[in-house]
Amino acid sequence: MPDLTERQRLILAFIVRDYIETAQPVGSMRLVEHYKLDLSTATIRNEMAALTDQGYLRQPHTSAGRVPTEEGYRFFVTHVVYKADLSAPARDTISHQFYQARQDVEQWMPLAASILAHHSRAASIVTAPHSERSHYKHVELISTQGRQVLMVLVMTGGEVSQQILTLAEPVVQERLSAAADRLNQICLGKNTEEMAALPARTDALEKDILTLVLQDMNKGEQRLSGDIYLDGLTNVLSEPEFLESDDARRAMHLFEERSLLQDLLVTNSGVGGVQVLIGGEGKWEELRQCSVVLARYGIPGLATGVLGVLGPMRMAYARTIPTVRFMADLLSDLVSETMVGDENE
Amino acid sequence: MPDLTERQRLILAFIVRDYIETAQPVGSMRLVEHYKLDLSTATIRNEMAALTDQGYLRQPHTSAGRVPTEEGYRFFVTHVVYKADLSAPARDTISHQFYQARQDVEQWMPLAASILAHHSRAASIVTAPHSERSHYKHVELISTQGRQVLMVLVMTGGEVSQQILTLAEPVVQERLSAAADRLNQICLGKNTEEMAALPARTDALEKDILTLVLQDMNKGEQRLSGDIYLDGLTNVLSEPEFLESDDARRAMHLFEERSLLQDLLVTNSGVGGVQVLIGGEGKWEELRQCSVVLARYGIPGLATGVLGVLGPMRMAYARTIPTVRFMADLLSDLVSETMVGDENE
DNA sequence: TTTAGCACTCAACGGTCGAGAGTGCTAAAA
DNA sequence: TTTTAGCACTCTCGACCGTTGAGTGCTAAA
Repeated sequence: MPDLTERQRLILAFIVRDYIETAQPVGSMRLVEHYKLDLSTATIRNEMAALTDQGYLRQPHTSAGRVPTEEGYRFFVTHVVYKADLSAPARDTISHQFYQARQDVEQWMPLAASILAHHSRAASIVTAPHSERSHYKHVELISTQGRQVLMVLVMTGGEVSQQILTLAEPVVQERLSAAADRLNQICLGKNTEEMAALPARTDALEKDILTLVLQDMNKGEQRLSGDIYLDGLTNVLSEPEFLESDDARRAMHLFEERSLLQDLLVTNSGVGGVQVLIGGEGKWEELRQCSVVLARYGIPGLATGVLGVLGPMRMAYARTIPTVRFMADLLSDLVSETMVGDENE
Repeated sequence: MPDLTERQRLILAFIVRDYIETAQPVGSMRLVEHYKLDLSTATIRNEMAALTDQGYLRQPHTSAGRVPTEEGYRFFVTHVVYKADLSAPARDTISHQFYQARQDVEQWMPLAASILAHHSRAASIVTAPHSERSHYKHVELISTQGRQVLMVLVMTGGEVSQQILTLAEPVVQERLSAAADRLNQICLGKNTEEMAALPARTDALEKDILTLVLQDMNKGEQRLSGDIYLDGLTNVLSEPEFLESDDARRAMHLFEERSLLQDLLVTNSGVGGVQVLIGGEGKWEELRQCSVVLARYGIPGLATGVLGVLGPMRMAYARTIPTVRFMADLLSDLVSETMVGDENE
């Protein structure tokens, strides 16, 4: 495929860059003037014709300039901007913003989404880190009304889940606390398998609660990802390509239909690499006009999450890809700092 | 203001209804045919002229039908649909959907948002119930790495908050657990004032943690509302009035800028009533084309939240208002069931 | 291999025109 | 006094131009 001459690559890169910036088809004239090429427009036209033949460019209509095809964007991403690093000032800004909220665990994910959205000027997606294997830390039982009990379950690593239990008969707070205490002693640090292997409890209340705890932990493990945080949806809506068509609406729909979003996120495999989906890659009809930049972060096997950016195909890859990579590293560090305790239990 | 004849009220109601349904200006002809009025088009025209003079209707242009003004919608809302009840089947559907997820506390708010969005076919907003006064239930300290400690704080009522603490020096898990145990004994059921009045702890670690717990509880009390859940944003985007203009984008922006959303939500005062903001009521520039139906739910003084719907001014009030009212009652019940335990502590 | 020159194509813009919808007014009918 | 038929009037909307200008592809010369 890279049967492109050096000059063709250069021209292609210029065209993609210019189109990303202006959203206007770029013509031979503009290219020569703007990028000070030492060639005539006619020569450029010949090269552009060649690039069009090879599928990297297309013309919206006969007398218009050229626009990159998906293939064109793909070339740009893989050969031009993929390995670029984020600029030092940008790195500092992001680190700083993040450092501010270091304490406040509940703000990590929304903040990550917000930063991503702002720096990429597109919509962002972040899933909370999710472990395939949870270890019991603590359960709290809070009597509310009659047979209703609120259960708060904390895992090592700090995930918290809440549930309402309905018991067979009313139980006073004292008995609940006592039952919770005993379970906390027995189960501390155990995973679901180890807990399932525990000898059955003699006390009926404890037995019931243990069953429910196990159920809850299993449900958590079976989910594919943590909670999903979104931000910057309006950034996408204001892009010119979405002004008239309803493609934006369809892309937004993907965001609201969490099950679809799940699908999209699980395609992204290993920690470390940044994956770029251009125009839905044939698989995602709703994303025909969009591109998605995704990365997985965290510690494989222990706890990972996904973060990424969704924008028009004409998105600023040169800024977005390094930002996504940097944010993934940042969150990976955060996860490893928070999770290390797990192994020592 | 209601210097309107019975017939004028009827005609106004028909026009609002028709316009809500079709999004087309409604003319005298259509009115007579569609609603089988025993009058000629000329009579209707006279009445419509009167309604226009009084500010309830307007004409997009000379040769078009009439469209309700904000005043027109307001009349419709207060005099026609305000006290309407939700149909029994709709009530059953919603109750049923809610019952399915009764156990899963974390699903309550997203589910409420989703149900609201679906039934009103517009965008929904739900805030988690929020107490002005939190009572301590339990703290959990989880050592992670070096001087970093993850604190999980549970209030009676089941609110959970997480924070990362950085201690002056590394502390082993055993000491952390012991400190947490002691604090749990001392603070159980106390509110911030009572905890602040406690004699200072001799142990430095316990003292530090108590300070941080208090900080966290205060921060929680000072917030104006709980977490905000949104759904159905695409419903609004697909309304015809937003096809071309960028008013939709501006309304969406309000949704993303949480601080603006807060402003909007706190205007809503007491539990029980449904409040309808039409066209931003002069206060909300971004909502000039939109209407918002809001209600506060919960137990005043103990824990309340807000839920509502945002849609085009042309929204289906007749369905939306009863739905919002019903959902508010439903969530109020839920809160009172979960929170009753508080008073007994 | 590059470039100047030129004919060609096509979207975009602006103006005109007729059709149709819906009105307001007037004068007659109830 | 209220309702209605009749009619002239206004304004949007879509269709149908011709013009303009950007940008091309091709050809033949440098």
